[in-house]
Amino acid sequence: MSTASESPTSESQHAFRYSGALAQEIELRWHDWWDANGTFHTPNPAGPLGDPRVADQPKLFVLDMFPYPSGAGLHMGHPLGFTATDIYARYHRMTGKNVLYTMGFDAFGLPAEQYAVQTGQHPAITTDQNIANIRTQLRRLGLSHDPRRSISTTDPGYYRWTQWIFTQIFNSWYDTDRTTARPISELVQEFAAGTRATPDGRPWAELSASEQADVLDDHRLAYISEAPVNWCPGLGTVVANEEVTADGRSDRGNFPVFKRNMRQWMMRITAYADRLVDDLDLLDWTDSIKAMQRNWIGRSEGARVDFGVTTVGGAADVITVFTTRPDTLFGASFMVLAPEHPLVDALTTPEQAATVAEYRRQASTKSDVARQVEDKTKTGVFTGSYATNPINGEQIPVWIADYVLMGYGTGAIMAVPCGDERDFEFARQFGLPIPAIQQPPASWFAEHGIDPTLDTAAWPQAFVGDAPYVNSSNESLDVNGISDVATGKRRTNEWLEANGHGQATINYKLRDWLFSRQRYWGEPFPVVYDETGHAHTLPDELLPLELPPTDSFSPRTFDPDDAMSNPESPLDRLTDWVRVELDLGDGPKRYRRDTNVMPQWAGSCWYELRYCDPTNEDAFIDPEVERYWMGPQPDGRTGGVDLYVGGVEHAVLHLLYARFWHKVLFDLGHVSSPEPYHRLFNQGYILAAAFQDERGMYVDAFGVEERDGKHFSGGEPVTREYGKMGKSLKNAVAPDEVCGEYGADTLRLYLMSMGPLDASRPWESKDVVGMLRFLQRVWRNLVDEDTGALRSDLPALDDTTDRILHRTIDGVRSDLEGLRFNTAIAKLIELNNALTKLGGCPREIADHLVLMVAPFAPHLAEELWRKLGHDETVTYQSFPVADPAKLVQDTIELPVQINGKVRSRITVPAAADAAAVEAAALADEKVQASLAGATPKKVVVVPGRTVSLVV
RNA sequence: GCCCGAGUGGCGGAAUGGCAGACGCAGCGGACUCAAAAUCCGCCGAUUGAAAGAUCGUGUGGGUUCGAGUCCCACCUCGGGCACCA
Repeated sequence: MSTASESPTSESQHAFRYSGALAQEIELRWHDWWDANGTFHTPNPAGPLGDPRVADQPKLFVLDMFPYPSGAGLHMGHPLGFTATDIYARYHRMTGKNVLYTMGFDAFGLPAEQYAVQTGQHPAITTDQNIANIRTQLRRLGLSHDPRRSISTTDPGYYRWTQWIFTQIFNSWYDTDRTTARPISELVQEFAAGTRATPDGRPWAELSASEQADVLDDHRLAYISEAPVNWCPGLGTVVANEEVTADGRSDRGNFPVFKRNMRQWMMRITAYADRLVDDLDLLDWTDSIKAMQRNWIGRSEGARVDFGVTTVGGAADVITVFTTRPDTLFGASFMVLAPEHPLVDALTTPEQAATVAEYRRQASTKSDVARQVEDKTKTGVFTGSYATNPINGEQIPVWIADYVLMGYGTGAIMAVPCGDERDFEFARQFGLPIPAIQQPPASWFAEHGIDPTLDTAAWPQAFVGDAPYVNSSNESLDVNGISDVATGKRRTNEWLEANGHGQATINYKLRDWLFSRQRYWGEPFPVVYDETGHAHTLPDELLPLELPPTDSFSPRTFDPDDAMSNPESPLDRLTDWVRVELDLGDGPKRYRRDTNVMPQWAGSCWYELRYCDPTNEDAFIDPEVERYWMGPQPDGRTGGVDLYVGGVEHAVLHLLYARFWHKVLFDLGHVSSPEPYHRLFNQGYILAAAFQDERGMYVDAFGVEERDGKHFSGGEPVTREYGKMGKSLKNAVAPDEVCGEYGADTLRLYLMSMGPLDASRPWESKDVVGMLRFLQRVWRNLVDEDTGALRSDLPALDDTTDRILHRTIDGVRSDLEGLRFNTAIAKLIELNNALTKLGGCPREIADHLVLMVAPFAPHLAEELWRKLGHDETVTYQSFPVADPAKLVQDTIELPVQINGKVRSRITVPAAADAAAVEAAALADEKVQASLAGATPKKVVVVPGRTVSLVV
């Protein structure tokens, strides 16, 4: 009779071999135990989850980016980040930290609503189902979340506070003098007291109630504006700048987006532009993420300059431009306005009217993107009018061209063709003058193969950089000869301000945040409008304003290309809900509700705060709890989450919005740290091989065969590429499948061992078994595979093994501190391989081994911990500490280099001084042979490292 | 075009300026077995050599250094972000 063959994953002849099946059995058992014992409940310093014992315990807040509960469940990218944070959290529990670690769901948003529209099932139902499903999957991974702190943004108990924060933002204004947000009531006081002038100078009391409301609305951090917004007919809603891709489409759904003037809610994030840039310096984030945020905010320092013009009607007016190069004002030889600039009509002469009208018509039919992408050949037309260059009085022509964008700066530029490549091209295209105002260095001319000249007709392109100014003086300003741009700018700015022609200023690419969506599945705005159309926020006692139930939750969507369609929010249809009678302090009156909902980003702007105090019904967070988990730290860190792990795709969306909200809450005194996320770590993507057939269609990656390095699917040749694992590339491996075959502990180990956390890495199913084998060996080194009991034949501890143990403890600790999980695992494997060679794990160090494995493979560790005779969970055991005495070696082997090549190795006492090491090296046989009698000219001894001889 | 980041065996990857390739996968050899699987032991960059060894080797070309995968300069390739931003 033949015996069944055995693979590492399958059941074996050994009843207690650590197979996938046994792992599974162990893991499910421990999930129940952890739940039943509340193992991961984390106490607060106060409140319902409070426990006075935590007061003197150091805290650690570990956070994963808020997952969206997709109907497809978890993909492999989730366990990658989640395992990393779980290991970190578990490790730090073992170092005595009080660790806050949980997970909730960012459950509002378009996908749930789109799914609901397809199926006709209310999004609340599908959302709840999806969350339940994902909770099951998370549990399967053995993540040590405090389940009491899990929240969903769609829970009225949560969005009650999202709405409350909105009212805080609405009822605030930004004081640019104090650079802080303040309650709007203080602005009213300043206006009323006359310490702050009203916009038109009239005393505050003389303004009508409606005029007062208008003034306040102009200051609020959340405000309604009629402005160009991104209208996406295919989604039936407007979207934020950050949600529009580089090719002008919605990042959700990939529909065309059009610029339209619409009345929408905005958040005055631009007020915080400076602080959002400057405070990046406080954060432990990667340079690349910081660079992306700086780039998006796009701070540029320059000046506003006024150019006088006379309109066709004869009136005097000014064109204000923004420039980063005020120093080049002497070289401004024409001006260019955006086609939409409000002064274009007034400046267009009758002769040019038809040309200008035609150009503007063409420009208006092109989207922003088409204007930028189509081709870079400059187009434009002359208005017929001239402006006066304030610095030299010259009359310069005013053109319009679509390379000038209305959305940036003032929508008008001064063109300095000799110093700006775009202006240079435009001038060449239309034969406009290019006066030289800098003397480029000889090297610049040499580079372009021409002789030095100030005749720009010979120049192939504009010169940008530091070089002495020429032709740059008037009666009261002379920058000629100055050769650095910084000084030139400073001098010119001083002149502009002294003569009233402009002033130094800072401009940003960042726009205010478009905050309303014409959808159903989001937080309703806690806002009503009175009969004059002014907005009022609902008082606290009327929160939450719950999303009204309806079967008609689908927004009206349009032909994706129908730019002129208009949004219709689903809430508009609920007239009984929209019309409401309320007493807001001045007697019952009729009001109209706001029918927009907030964007999905709202709920994720503050969720980490709610994790701290999830059950608080009196406040969004208790101040004492907030200070404990989020406050500034004794070591000087400014506070916030201690470790935040997630994908890089949120670099300018969530991370910018959340920082903004947090700063408003900070300014208003609701939180104690200026930043929400102190240390940010961006995980890489899980990639996987994907295969395309000859038509370019993706084929199921799991049906592909490899023969002689070529790949075939159903006999047909296919081409291989690597891409982000997912449904669209037909190459997704579900975490559940891997747990089922190998167990969660093996999956966790594999994900962590693939490489550094921040690198993207290709998934290789065949490699997973390596980590099962490792765990299997750990098990076998302690457990009798036939009885399941602790082995009775464990070897005695020897000195060598003891030293390896302590070296491993030391290395694993420092690797975990640095999030180097891959090398930590390698060190554990080395230790375990040494134990295997020894014939098992000596009982004296078994506890150490199990405790070190615990953060990585917690289920296996719990099981072994029991077998070692302990009753408690491993969770709060102390992580082993290396004995420094066992880290030092008695003797060490050093390489000896001769002229940079390793020629020999010598063994010397670890404590040997340089002279002794040198003597030992020179005495070495091979060294002597290599030297062949020569005397080294130089000897470099690096203690503990190397000996280097130079002959 | 501009700004980040990365290029190391067949593959994933490791290496405070100091012995390149830890650890895992794959492969090769051996032990055990009637046999296979599993397990355990060993080998595993290239060229050369019977072997000891020698020479070369971290995208390319220069440089700094006693010594460079690591630092500097230039370039090439790939990935990410921004892109007529005045």
